[in-house]
Amino acid sequence: MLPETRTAPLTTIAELGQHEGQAITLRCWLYNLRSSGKLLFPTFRDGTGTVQGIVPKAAVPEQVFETLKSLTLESSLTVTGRVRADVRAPSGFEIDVDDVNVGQRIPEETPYPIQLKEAGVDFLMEHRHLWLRTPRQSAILRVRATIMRAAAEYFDVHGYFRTDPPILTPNACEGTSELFEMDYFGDDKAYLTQSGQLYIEATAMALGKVYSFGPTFRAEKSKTRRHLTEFWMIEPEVTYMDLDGLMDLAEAFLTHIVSRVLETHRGDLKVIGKDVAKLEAVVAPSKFPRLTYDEAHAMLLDAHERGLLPAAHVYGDDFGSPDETYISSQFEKPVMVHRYPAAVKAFYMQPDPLDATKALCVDVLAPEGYGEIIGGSQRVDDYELLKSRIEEHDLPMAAFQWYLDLRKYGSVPHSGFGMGIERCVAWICGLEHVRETIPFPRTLNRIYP
RNA sequence: UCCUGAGUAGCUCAAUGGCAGAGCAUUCGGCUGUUAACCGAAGGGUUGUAGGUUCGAGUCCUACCUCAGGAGCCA
Repeated sequence: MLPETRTAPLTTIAELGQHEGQAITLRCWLYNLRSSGKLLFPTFRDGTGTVQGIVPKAAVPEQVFETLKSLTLESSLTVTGRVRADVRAPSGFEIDVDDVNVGQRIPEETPYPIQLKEAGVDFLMEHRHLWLRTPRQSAILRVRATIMRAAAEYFDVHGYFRTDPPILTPNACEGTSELFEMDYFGDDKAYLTQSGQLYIEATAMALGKVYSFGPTFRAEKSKTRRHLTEFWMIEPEVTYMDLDGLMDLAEAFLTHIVSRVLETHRGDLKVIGKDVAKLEAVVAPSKFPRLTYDEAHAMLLDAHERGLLPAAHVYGDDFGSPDETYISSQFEKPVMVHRYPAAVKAFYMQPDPLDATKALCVDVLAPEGYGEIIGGSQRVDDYELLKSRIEEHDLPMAAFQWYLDLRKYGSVPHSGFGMGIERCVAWICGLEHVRETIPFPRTLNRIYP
């Protein structure tokens, strides 16, 4: 079945350091090929990294040299050779190639479309299925995988039960966002979920501490570097937790994720071009800054007076993107802004007992202008208040009967938040655009490939 | 939905209203330490689409299409 006849132990490029001086086998692709007369410098990639091989014409059989010399980029092959440390190599190691076995050779007539040189966004997105193979994109996906694992891991080890809400829903969860609508057996409409929050409030009442982790859909025609129409969200929901407890949770949660990334992805972060010091500052032993909405508002007014913001923030309004960018740029750590005016927030948020015009909510703004990565709140737990909120927001009461039931039968204070995975990945990796944070991004103008 | 910008070779981009060009990629040749290698040569075009102005349009005008950046909204 497999084409090669192995003569040396199989390993990966990431683990070459454990095989210095030894003969090894790599299953890989030809990433690049340079030559200097009777010397070939093929670069191999295998999904864990890249490494350069050296092939002197005099050191290998004629057939091996000629095969590699005329091999096309991204052709698949198996390489046997010896690992040698070399200061000239970016990764510290090179392969003295002994033999190669080509799996599939790409014909010259249909060369691999993605070049090592620069390419435009449209072209790369059109070839996303191949773009993923480049070192930078591969590194991002590896970091994403760790972020997702660390996020779930945090809740798993702290006694949370994963309870996944439905993806097909009968109505808008929050009554605000544009939803993707679909026919549901003729008589009914179904909508793709924009949040599992309302459902996990129910599972929290059953299990205490729960979380959900899955895809989320927004049909808003947002066209910015921060938006996808399909993205992944992880949402904890906890009974008997107030807003302060929720902020503590968000802080511990984010610190865990960043710590895990720093543990195992320093090489990837270097490939991506992220300044690791900025992540180390996040996990340094001090608290995340916490600002009330009023304090953040004052900060924005001051910035406007000093000419740092073009528009003066209007008290009572939500913060715009430039506002969030400014606030977050003032801190090295994620900043938590809490107690927004209730009027600009969702109907289910508990009013602040000290000021009923404010909601017990928190937005966590990532550093470096990445904007809101977490939004959460303490939920309304009083039946009558929630009912009147639903009426005030012109939401269909019938659709929310089950949600009201949660306040009818043994209601307790509870809180939760949602974190968008892609914005978190964009922040941790230092990316310009969330479209690079997910294997196949869905955006306003793109659903291919 | 609104504002702004861009569509020219497979890719990245040039081209006063006057012969359609370069680099990379591909092919051929050269080079024993290259790092997006380099040097020489060849092939490669319905200039997004449809109209219009002009002796002449890649270039000017109109409409449309596609994409990008931003706003609003959001994670």
